[in-house]
Amino acid sequence: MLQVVWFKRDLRVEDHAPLTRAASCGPVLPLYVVEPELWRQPDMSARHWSFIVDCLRSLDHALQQRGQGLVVHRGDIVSVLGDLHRAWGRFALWSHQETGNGWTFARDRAVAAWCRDHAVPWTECPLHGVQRGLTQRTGWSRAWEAQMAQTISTPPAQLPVVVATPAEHTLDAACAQMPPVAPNREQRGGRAQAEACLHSFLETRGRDYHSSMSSPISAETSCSRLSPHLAWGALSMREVVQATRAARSALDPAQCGGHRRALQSFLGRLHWHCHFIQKLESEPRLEFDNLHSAYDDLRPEGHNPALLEAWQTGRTGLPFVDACMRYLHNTGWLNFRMRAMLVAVSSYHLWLHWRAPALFLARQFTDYEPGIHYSQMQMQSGTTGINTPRIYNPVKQGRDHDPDGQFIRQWVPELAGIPGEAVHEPWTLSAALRRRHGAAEYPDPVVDHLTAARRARQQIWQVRKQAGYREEADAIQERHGSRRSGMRQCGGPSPRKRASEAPATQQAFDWGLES
DNA sequence: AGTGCAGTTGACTTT
DNA sequence: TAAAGTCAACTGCAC
Repeated sequence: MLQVVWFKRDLRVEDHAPLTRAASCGPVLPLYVVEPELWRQPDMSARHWSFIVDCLRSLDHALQQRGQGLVVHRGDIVSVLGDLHRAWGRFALWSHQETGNGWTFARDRAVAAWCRDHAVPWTECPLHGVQRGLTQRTGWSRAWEAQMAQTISTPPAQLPVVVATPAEHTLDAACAQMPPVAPNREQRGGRAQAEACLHSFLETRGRDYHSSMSSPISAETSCSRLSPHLAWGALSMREVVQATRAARSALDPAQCGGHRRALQSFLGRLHWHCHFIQKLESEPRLEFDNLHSAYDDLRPEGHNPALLEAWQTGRTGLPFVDACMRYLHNTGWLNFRMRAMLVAVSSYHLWLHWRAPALFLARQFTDYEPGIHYSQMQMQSGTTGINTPRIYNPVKQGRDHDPDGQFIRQWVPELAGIPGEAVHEPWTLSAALRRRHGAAEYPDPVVDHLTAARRARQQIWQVRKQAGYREEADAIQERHGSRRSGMRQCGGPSPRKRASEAPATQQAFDWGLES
């Protein structure tokens, strides 16, 4: 029987359990489907497609080398499956489980229904360390560990030729029908790029990971930059975890202690990556609804389009915020801390509901991963009920992470002529002085950030005092909180810790963040 | 040399 | 990987 392997966000042949298992059952038809309806969703953009095309070319090449190239269809997946069924008769379907947006969730249920109706067995293999059908969080880390420790599955060396790909089902044909992609400074996709990225990070770039990840200047090279490769599956999480552990243990603790700690800290983040995707897997509504209902009437959706526009276009008048936003426009990437700051500004200072900013950022991030994205949007907006609201001061962040203002001057050219400290707060200069420095075109701040932060803080803490708030928050903690932090909350006030007893690693710190 | 004091630092609390 | 506020200990300096 024909084995159809449906590639989605797992665009590789290495450590691809569905491909390996399917190949052991019969002749394989590797399938990718360009779904026009998916590309009409408000969280998808040409930036993603551009990266996916790189991945698909690389995947097609790897498959062709094995004998059977990728077959690309365009259309609704259920119709495509129907066409295949008519052409080939009954087949088996293989894929990875997908923790995607609401649209892909509904589409996968339609696929499951079609498979039932046509007696087509559909095997979905777990992706990353995410667990489907999870009923409780206890033991999650142990299960994640077991997933990561599994042997990496070897791709089949040969795939028997099933079909000479007809011209209308080649990758080039699919590309011709999708919008052209403007070249920019984005990362490129594909297996070779992914592997090079992984090795350069483990060997050299990640040496100062811990100290360099916070500033957008150093983060560009010191962060792993693996996120888009993981998001679209050019690398598996297991491959990255195992390679990192191997690289770490190859380092001499006496000579390379700092480097070892950096890689340990990175491993913590890989664990954390899956932890967040798990939240969306377990509770898909968090793409749309506040996790804690007490925040439902706080920030009406759709109000204040002018502020949304200023934030999206990098014209808030807050220099460091605008620099980060424009950098993101250009590169499709931003380090974690600056993403958090952008969201904090939209949610607290501009008091915008997180939905519209979430869709905008999803389109901007090459590495858009729905589970991480929506969990983070809610966390940084203070709507989860289980995280202390973190209201970033955009000027303080600029001073801390761009002390000389070089990042601001590079990405906000209107401010390039402003000397010294004033670049962080150009509104403190007179209009005449700003004009003399060539900054006449740069907008005044859309809000007074200190006043806005104070107001937001009051409103958020007001909500937290409401009757019944704590009960709902506890229930959310039970469903989604990491057990490590949950234990601490349940155990009553923790004994005061001295600095020397504080968590020694970034990993421990990260987990604390999720409490 | 000890005292007073303004300013700084750091740990901790509150929002 | 929040920020602001509080408080106590500390520091440097003038007298």
